[in-house]
Amino acid sequence: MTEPLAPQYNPSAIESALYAWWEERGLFSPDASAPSAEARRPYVIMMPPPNVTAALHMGHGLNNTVQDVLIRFERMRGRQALWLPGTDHAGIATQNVVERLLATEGQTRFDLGREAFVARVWAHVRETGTAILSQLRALGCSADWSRAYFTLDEGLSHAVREAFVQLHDQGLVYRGHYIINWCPRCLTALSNEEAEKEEVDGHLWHLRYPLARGGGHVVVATTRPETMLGDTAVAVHPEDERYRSMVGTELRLPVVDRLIPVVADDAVDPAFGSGAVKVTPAHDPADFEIGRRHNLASIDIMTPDARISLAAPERFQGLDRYEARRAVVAEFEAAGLLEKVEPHQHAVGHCYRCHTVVEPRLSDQWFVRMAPLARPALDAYRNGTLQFIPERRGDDYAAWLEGIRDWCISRQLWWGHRIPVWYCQVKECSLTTVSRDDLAVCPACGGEVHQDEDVLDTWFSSWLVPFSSLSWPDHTEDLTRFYPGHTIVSAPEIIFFWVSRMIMAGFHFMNEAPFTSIYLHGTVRDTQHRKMSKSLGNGIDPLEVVDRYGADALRYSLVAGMAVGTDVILDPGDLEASFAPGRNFANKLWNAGRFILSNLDGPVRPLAGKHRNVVRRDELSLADRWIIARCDATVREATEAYERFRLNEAAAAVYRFVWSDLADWYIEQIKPRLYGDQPGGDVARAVAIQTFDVGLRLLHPVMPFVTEALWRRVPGRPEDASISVAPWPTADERAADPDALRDFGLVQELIGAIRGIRAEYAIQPGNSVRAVVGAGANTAIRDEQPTVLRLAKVSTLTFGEPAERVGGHAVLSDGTPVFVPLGDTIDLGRECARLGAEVDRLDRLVDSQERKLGNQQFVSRAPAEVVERERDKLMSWRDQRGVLARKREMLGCH
RNA sequence: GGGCGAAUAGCUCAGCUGGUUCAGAGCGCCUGCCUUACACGCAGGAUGUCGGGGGUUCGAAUCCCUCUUCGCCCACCA
Repeated sequence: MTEPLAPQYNPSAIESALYAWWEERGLFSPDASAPSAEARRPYVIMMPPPNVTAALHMGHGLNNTVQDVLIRFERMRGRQALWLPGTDHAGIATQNVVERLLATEGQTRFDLGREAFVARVWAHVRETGTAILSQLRALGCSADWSRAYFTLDEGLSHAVREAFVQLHDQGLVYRGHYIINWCPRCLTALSNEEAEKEEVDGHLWHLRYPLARGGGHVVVATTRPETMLGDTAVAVHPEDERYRSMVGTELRLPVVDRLIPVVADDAVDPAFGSGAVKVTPAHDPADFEIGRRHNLASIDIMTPDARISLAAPERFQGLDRYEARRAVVAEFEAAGLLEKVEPHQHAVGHCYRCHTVVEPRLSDQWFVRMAPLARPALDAYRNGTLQFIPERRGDDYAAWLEGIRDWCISRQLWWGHRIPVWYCQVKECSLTTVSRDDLAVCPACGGEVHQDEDVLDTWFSSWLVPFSSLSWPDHTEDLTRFYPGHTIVSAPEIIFFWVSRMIMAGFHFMNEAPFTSIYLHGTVRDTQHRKMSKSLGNGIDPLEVVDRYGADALRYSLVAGMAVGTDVILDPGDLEASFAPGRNFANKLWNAGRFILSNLDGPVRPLAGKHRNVVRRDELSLADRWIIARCDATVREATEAYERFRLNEAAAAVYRFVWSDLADWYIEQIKPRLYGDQPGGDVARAVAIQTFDVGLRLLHPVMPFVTEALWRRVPGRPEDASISVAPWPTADERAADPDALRDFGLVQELIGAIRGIRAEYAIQPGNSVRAVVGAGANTAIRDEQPTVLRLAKVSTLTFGEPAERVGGHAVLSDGTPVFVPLGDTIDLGRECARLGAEVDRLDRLVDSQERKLGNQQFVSRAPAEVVERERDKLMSWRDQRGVLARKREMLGCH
């Protein structure tokens, strides 16, 4: 730790070593049995488990950065902090990945058979399974890898079975014959949430169905003409006069030549189309209900891969659904039964994994009855137990719960948790057994049993994670200590898949919500506001960014570019533009630290506490007091911002403090003291290192690596101390120092005024000027002369009336005149114009201010405090204007 | 069809409870500087009808209405 620090911060040289050191020390693995002194419960975040085949993308980067900032913040605040990571077996997604791999070998999963295929998937995920967790380490994520789980682990499988059996015993899991969303490519059922509705431009075909007794027809409209092959009725509204006489009669279904009844049903909207609806119970959920009410037959005209089945006329059999659509329409047209075709926009479900258009399909599936589970989850929201950030997301949550439908949990896949249900193969017995343990024989008759072929929806294991990852149903110390957690960090599109369901499972199985704060961040998009995605090729690889700019730069850029609930826009074509600010800031910290550390000599005097060598208040210069006050204000601002999940504001507050205040002003101003030109070097060192230390700690949640690297080098630190468990800075009433803020502000103004004049008249940087300020100048300016001399490149600063008149003039906000003599070199016209513009600006301010204060309404209605402030402003502007106007007269400007 | 959000500098965005950051930050741009922490830097500078229109108010980027344009979520009118 004593090697000299390079002038340029090189993240890749230190990040991985620091991370390894953190992990070795177990800093992120809280001990469930350790006595916890603090009254508050531990702070727990469940990491959204990435898919086992996933590679880190920017969405993970954002999601996990937010979580890491929060967990590091709370850890430093002294709470036991557990961030529990895991990976998800991701049923469909993973099965698809491996199927694609097989396809490159010219094979399908059916060639391998179930057992060999599952073995193949296991082999694959054993390779890819923890890759993403290592990638998260590169981001600096302080998760507890020792507790990492996989949703197909033995423990979690145990929990899944327990949950299934309990729900079944409570009558909340049932098997039923219903219309579900079916993906004809993945060959499985999907839940409603997994069928993504998308607006598509389609058509509305108006078809004529002739009356069976002859003499006319009924027109029905459909967006899927091919389904007419399975029609078993036409429905009309019972009150619809147009069709009243027809109800109970029969129509001759064209193409298939079948007689179907006209039925009356309330579900029909008489105002839409012709007011008559074709009814296909096997292929439409609404039609299915109508069919049930009227005892209609269901004719399944499609195979699992969405081809026309044997139930349809032979000439259609085997046709793809879209080919069949064309063929059906063609026959209607040929028969003169196609009334018209209209363009029609409607929402069509797409498989969320392969984007194939889903087909409503009638089949036997397992469902969870959701209404009873939703009730406590909804109550918790209404009574304020759950806090959504941003708040409006709570409305989405509540609306979804209010309209909740039963959850189809069976999937016709091979990769996942097999449904724990066994069917007795003995005809006379045929017992169905739901069991926690594998069944060898029928418990009733001892006959052969066969396990349900299907697996469970991936999300059925995910929704248990807040307690299954802590060994539930076993009552371990982990479960007792770390359930419930506090915050979940997710993307809005995951609310229904995961967040709401975890809350429901939490209430149902644990009697308590698994977390109370729900932080929903935005989406990472490119500059055209398109979601970053592999298919669009507009993604940014977070690891490449880490490689080039460091994890801290990546994290800072993500955090700084994101207000609560807004998207993060990054430019894939210009990484520099997106990540340079973070890189630059890391480098700034590095160099500020380098400077401060290299100037320390000997022990640092403490700023507070009962020490013999404590820095006394009367030893502090104005600048010392000022930076201490700014530091204190920053502690308040940043802490509050973190608490309110306003991470961008926390980052901005520390950025301002470190860069603008500490580096640009304080460090520059104490240089003479450090170099021995001025007394008080020991105080300056003490103030610099201790305020810098506070800055490092405030920033550590966002930029863990560079802050750790610097913090560890502060002399007197124990070898094994880590900033990640250093105490969070506390604000101190006594440090708030409004006088220092005001007075040093004037010094800054003075320096700015002189610099402005120097720049205006192109004074060579090497040349010093003289400066004269009004005799009545704030005493702070006298006291801080060395600062002014140095930072404004002034050789002498005098007080009183200047002997000369020609030069640059300015005025401070308290009315103090400033004069920089520039001799004959100055262009008088230029100075007159410069001052004139300034006087004009003040004129306008004074004018509007006078109008405001002349307004009786304002004076009487606005709070006295506000009026007082406005009066002060007016006086100050008048003073400034007066001073400058006199200068103009003196110079003979017109 | 219902609900929600956004529009502020060339770009990406802050601006919370109307008046103490009130018109801001970073990037980019212009000028001058390799000043012994940092050129990934320092100093100075330019750039805005706060999307349009109405309203409430003593006072509006901020609250209300409306229009326009984008975006998101939900939805069994076939």
